[in-house]
Amino acid sequence: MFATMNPKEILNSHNLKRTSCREGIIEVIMSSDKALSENEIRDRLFGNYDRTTFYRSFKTLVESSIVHKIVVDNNLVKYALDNQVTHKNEHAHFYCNECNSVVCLESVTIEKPALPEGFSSSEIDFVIKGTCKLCKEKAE
Amino acid sequence: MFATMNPKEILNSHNLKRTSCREGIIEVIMSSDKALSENEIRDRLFGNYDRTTFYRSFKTLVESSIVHKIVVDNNLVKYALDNQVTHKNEHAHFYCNECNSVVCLESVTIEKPALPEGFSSSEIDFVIKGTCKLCKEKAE
DNA sequence: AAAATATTTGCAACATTGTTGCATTTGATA
DNA sequence: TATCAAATGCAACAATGTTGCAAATATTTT
Repeated sequence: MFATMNPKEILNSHNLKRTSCREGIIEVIMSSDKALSENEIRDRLFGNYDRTTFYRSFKTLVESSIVHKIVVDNNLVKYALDNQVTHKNEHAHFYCNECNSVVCLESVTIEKPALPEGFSSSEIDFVIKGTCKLCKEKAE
Repeated sequence: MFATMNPKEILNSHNLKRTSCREGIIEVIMSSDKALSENEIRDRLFGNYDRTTFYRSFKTLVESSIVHKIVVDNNLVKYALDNQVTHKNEHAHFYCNECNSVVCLESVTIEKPALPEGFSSSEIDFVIKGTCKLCKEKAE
């Protein structure tokens, strides 16, 4: 879906105004193979935006399912594009304790587990923490 | 392991000083069938403790694996007893969107997924969000 | 192309949470 | 009971979450 679209088109297709902040955020996230934190995105962005604007932009983009939020810890949140072409509906995320990077593990799909009687699920958050390939190689 | 121990014994067995704050926190968590937030624990506690003390107490208890921290969202953290009798090493957690409660799903064990070549995992965070049994029944 | 409108932005302000240093108090131990 | 190491409370500050509102901007209508 998003694979061939640019930020403008993505915003249009969700009936969102094409503001430079939103376009910039999408652009930066698209160009990264890793999930990025709010600060990482700000640093890579051209314009300078108010914290509030950022806050609300993310809220909007998450609500529209353009990006998804990955909560690694209560004080570490990263964002990745919700690319419905490459991303399975439910996929796992990997957090590297060494380099603090987060990647979507497209290959690790999540099967809805059997819940106790009477429970129903709408969303699954799956974060695997450990050491990534690069950091392991460095350690050798 | 903890099932038959009281807070004092738990602290002793971990070589931690038995302070009233720590004992209280463990007591409150033990007496609840749900995971509790810092505020929920404070409200159920007798003594009045400084926020800093609370903060450091939780840190200590988590580091000693007496309680475990469940990060539902970046602004919703709950704590549960790390009862090694009933808790499998890796189990899933359930967050109810309606009543905001969190329970450990002992029955839902997590199988270590096959990671991409070169990755290794040390911890898995698995939070299932949805509607719990009670809230579903209420809705009918 | 300009005006009307609806939305977004930036600012100020404040709440909540995370965190540290340090003096005082407390728990464990000799 | 005295000693010592550790925990607590306080002050202070950083980071993040959140709202209201006036000014700026994007989109729609004329």
